[in-house]
Amino acid sequence: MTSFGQFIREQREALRQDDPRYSVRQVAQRIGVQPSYLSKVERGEVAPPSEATISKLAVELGEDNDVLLAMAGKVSSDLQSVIRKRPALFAELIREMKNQPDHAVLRLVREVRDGDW
Amino acid sequence: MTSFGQFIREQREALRQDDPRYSVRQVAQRIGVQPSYLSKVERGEVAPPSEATISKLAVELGEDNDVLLAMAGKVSSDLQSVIRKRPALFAELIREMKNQPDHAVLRLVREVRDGDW
DNA sequence: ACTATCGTGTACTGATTAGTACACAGTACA
DNA sequence: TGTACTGTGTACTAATCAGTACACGATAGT
Repeated sequence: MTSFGQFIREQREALRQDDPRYSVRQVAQRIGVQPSYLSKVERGEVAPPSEATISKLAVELGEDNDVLLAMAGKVSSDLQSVIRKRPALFAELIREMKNQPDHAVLRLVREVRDGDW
Repeated sequence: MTSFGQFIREQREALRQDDPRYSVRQVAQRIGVQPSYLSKVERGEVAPPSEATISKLAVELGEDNDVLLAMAGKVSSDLQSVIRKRPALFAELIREMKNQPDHAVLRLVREVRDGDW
């Protein structure tokens, strides 16, 4: 079970191999937090940051925002707002898809996207 | 735009027509909060309650939990945990379905449920 | 008429969230 | 050899969340 902090640290240090601009200090500065705070986050000494800060980290490290948020125990607020607009419908959809394998869900997405169903 | 509090009050008072057990006091007691607090919630004097309290209210008033949570600006934590387990997949699914009309989404749910697709 | 129940006003509260500010010792490199 | 940058420890904080506790005057049922 690799935690949020661990994952961030690994990604950042990987990027640092070929670019010294990925130090704790410089990344912290670019995403707008104190270096000591980012350090604590990476070591899991404090809980994961807010959604806004995680999103900046995702951009900075080139990671998927939804995946990073999930690791932090969160769901992006724009997905939540989609659900909140039609709660009964999306609750049913999600509970149904919960038990479907990835490929089945993906097939549905593609069919809908291509409109040929 | 009927707010969470307003809606709760209307539902409760409707039930009260034929059952005096649906007073602010007695409902508050059954769901485990102070009557003054429920009163404030219904009048919108304070923010909507926690997810746990909303769920008890839903049971008490015979309303849909997901709908009530949505009115309170929340998404149920069990839906969130479904998403968090496969964040990339469900993010894609939800963003795709966002622009589909209700009947289209419902059709998909039925097809998957019946397994004939 | 009385008393049990009603809704609500006022004043607090403990826990959690999401960080900041600053100092310090270690390291790299020019 | 020094100076610029590194990661991290310590101490604090403002804001928000989710309510409680108690009192009050109004109202309804018998």
